[in-house]
Amino acid sequence: MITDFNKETFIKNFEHSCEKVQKKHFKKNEIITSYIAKREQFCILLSGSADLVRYDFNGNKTIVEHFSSNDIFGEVFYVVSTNNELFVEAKKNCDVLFYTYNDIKTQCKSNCAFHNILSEALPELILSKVTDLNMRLELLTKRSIREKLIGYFSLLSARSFSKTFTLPFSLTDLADYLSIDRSAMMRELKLLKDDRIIEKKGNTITLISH
Amino acid sequence: MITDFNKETFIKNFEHSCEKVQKKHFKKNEIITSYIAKREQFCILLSGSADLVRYDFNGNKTIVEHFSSNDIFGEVFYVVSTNNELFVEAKKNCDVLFYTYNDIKTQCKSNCAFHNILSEALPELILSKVTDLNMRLELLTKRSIREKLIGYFSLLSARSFSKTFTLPFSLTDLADYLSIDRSAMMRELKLLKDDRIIEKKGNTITLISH
DNA sequence: GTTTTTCTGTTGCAAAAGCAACAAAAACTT
DNA sequence: AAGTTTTTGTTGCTTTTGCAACAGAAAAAC
Repeated sequence: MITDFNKETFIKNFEHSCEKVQKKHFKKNEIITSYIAKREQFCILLSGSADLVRYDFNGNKTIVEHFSSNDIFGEVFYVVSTNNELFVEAKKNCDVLFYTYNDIKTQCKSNCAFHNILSEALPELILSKVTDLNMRLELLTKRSIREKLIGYFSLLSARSFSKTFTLPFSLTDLADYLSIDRSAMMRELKLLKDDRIIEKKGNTITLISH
Repeated sequence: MITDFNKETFIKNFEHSCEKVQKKHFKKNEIITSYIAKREQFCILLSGSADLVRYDFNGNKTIVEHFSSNDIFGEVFYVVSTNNELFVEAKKNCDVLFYTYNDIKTQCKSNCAFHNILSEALPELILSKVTDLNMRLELLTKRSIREKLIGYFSLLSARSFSKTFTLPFSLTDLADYLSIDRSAMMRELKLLKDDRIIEKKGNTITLISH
């Protein structure tokens, strides 16, 4: 990656350095924000976890993105062409920082450190979002449930530097994330176990190498 | 969109204003570049059309992105986590400008107009890429071939401000773009015609409103 | 202008995935 | 600690999708 910018350090140090920033708390299942073009909202999740979700007219839910601590989100990153509204739902209790995109571009009057650094880091932040999107895209272009599962598990395995890892959400949500039917996914998980490609204890998966 | 930056005008005016920029010509079916992390390549397609493609180990081809005049691409926008290499293939004869990402960030010595404007416009350029990716994601999360087709056709219809439009590539390529089997797609296209949801003459489609 | 290649259109059959429904387990509530 | 809700696991059946194969049309190459 091109970035030498450290999100965690930055957020901790500068979180309170600008008066334009708003910090809000959300309880589980509350809606943090919805994506509407022109709101130009830019958010950082300080703690908790949240999902960006969309419901189509058939009632199918899609988890577009899953956020955990220090992830950034906002409609700035998702200029919408769609009819279906997008929501960010708190999965656990969350603390969230809110800005608007214009604040970032035009700096604030006080010319604070927060805005200076953030505006400089913005291209990298957005690029890291592009990377995530591309990984997601790669999963979704896979042709079978089996390939999607293995692809996603490989990703989690690589990220955690371990053959064993825990899913960041429930199996029900995993199906919505991979855009597949839950029961069909459960069936495939069983086949993957039978074929000794994975081991599974609850939401903890181990990829078996051959 | 946030951008008041006009790609076309910019490219035409400043294309020759920096000596670091390289312009190359490619014939149909030639490989323009491959995506390898750390190359930090940044390209602008001046003329022609090209596809970003990936082949998985089963031989399935995926058209990850389709580029036409003035589109930008490069591995900067696709930081790879994958085993499968990605190629940009010329579909027609192409003219392409090449830079590296660092050149853009750090400016060139001569401090030319090209680099000044490009580095300033970079966040917008990247954001427009994010928008494209999100639209693609929305198509791929659709659960059936029919929904994918209708979704894609609606998009093309909106873009061309018309119920009638021509596909930017062949039906064979469309299947690879939507990650579906070609013959199954052809069958569904026929059903869409039978149900009077679309009309189709070759690669020209009309969405019928009800 | 003829040959070669690619693309379109179609079909029967096989495999995969979705749907619906339910019971058991686990996780939250109060 | 009991009751409620959510999640997991499973299955029979139906629908959708993929695969393979081929013929005709169109486009590209020579």
